[in-house]
Amino acid sequence: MNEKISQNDYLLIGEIANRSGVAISTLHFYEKKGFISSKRNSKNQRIFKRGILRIISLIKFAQNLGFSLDDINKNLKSLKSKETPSEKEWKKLTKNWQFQLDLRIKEMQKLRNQLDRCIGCGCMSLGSCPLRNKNDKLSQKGEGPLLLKV
Amino acid sequence: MNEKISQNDYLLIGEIANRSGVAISTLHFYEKKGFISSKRNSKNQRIFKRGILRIISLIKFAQNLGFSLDDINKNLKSLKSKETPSEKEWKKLTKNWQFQLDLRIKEMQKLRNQLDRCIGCGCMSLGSCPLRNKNDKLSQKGEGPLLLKV
DNA sequence: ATACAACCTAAACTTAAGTTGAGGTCAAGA
DNA sequence: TCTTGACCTCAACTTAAGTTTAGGTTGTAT
Repeated sequence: MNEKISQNDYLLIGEIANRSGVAISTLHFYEKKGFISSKRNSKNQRIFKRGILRIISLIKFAQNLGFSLDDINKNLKSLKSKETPSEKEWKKLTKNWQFQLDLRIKEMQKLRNQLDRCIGCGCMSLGSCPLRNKNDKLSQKGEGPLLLKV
Repeated sequence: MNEKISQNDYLLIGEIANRSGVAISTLHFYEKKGFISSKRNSKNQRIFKRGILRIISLIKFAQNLGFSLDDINKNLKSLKSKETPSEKEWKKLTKNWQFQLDLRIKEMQKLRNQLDRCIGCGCMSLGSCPLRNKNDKLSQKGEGPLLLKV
């Protein structure tokens, strides 16, 4: 129905939603927050460049890694300035993600090991049990809470 | 000041807060939610059994592992029935935590590996990039969102 | 002519895990 | 006596990441 516009490098929001699997209301929300942007056609409908699909993919992937939208947006800004991320910037981004993931995996393994040492001890008494040791708290990493899908 | 009561196996909320590092308002909140319980003294002040400190430790530790309070509460119910968790129950709990942690670590490593394979490819095109593959999404694990401190 | 689909807006609602604020009691100390 | 500290209650507020609702437009199909 709106094939002409769609073929013409621009996509309506319904198509973006279908192709990306992200709800229209979410796209509205992302736009309001400045994570994505659009122009309007003569009917005041949002029209998106095809490249927006890659941006949405990036957002969803980084969310799966546990990054907050605000974190993601900071990373995204450098990418969005160019139409297509340069290989250099893409590498920077993925390297950063890897680093964050590695950190998180290490923290998890640390907890895992503590749990191992503590099994059966039934301790958890304040101050003495390593599980309660402040230095072992993930919260000490100072990066604020992240929403992780598990 | 309230030393007599405190020495007497019961602690006032301020002491619990100090010893556990958990804010009084949070303890109120936990009580309202049924995660912990208390009696009252003649001044209508909450008095907590000393063992509550272990419960709070458990809650905070499990939160660090990424469990939601509701999840934790389910696990806690079996422990709270007894005054002191039996070794058997404690083992069950820690084994469960280990299992969950192992799962999460595996998922993270999977993402990490995907990132490795994708570095420099600049793909992320829908359908083709493994990062976008539905089967690889953590969200497919169907355990709902968890709040992780990182 | 009228229904229907696809879009639009603005505002309110949702959940989790608390925090903040306003107002009140009680006992001890200066 | 008056203040101060430690406690109490209840309600409203906070943040993140959306979702839901209610009402409005436009274009096509029957």
